[in-house]
Amino acid sequence: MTQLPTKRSPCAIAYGLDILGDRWSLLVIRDLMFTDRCEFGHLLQAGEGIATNILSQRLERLQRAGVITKQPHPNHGKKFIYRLTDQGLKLAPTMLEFALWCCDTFDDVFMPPLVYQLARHDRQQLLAKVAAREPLWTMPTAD
Amino acid sequence: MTQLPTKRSPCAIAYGLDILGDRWSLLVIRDLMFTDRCEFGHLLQAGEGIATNILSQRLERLQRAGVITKQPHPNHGKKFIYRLTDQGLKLAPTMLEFALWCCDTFDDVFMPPLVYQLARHDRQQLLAKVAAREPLWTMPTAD
DNA sequence: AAAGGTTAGTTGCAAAATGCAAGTAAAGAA
DNA sequence: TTCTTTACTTGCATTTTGCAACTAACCTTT
Repeated sequence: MTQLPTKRSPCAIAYGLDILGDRWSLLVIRDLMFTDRCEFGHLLQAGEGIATNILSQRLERLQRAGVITKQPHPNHGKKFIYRLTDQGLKLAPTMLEFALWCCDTFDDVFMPPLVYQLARHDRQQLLAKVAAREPLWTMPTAD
Repeated sequence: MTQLPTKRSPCAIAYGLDILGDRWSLLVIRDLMFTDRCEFGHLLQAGEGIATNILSQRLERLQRAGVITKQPHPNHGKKFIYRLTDQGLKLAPTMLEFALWCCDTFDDVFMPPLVYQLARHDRQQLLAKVAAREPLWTMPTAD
């Protein structure tokens, strides 16, 4: 269905943007990386209001790019579990730097204080937690 | 004209993506950050084929977001010079991490070897060069 | 000073991506 | 067996993008 894009230039960043350069993909990765959200429905309700067809498409593309995997839920036949691959986990430094930059740059934006503190003062520990797939915060649910 | 987006959520990353989350913005920032390209025409010919209207729009949005500035060219009445602001320069760690990740993740993508080596082995020096606005590579021109 | 080329855009329109709401098929629960 | 949940897909309106042509101001050349 969804194809990986063909390269518009040899530039690494340009190709990365063809995979991740949109308003939603990094939010999906944020959830998979820092929270315990890992099912379709959880990702849907992460608070920003992504549409089901877009989420579906993004998950597919990230999968094809080798950033996430999709596995059947162990005890629920219709559900799937989405997880970052090892490559996907390696996006942690990028995500961290970007989140910090956004926090420092824009007014009235939020980042969980614990994550902010760790990112600023003990980055190694934060990266270790991500690598260990330890959720660092729970997103507010849109009940 | 172009407005900054209203927040879809309090999340710092989500808001950052509303500014930078597309296929072109980070390429403009790449050029301003790592090369000596700083005029409209230079950015146009950076190799990926951005359209003039899109470039125009992106420059406008980045400006409004405080990431870049637009100044009249000192000795050429029609030209302008685009530069990263201090906030814009602070995107360097994010750009670096992202570029490295792309290089390590995708096949057949390119990053200037000098930049790759520095990024891997002497990040401080690389960041210092960026902060000093020292161009690190010249993009191939589409003659 | 006139003519022609550069430069940095804008405009109009077609194509693609996105957003929204409704529909669906399979599984699980009652 | 019926109802609910879950993970989508589909259809359609809206928005964004991409392409090509156009323009206005400045610069260069003669």
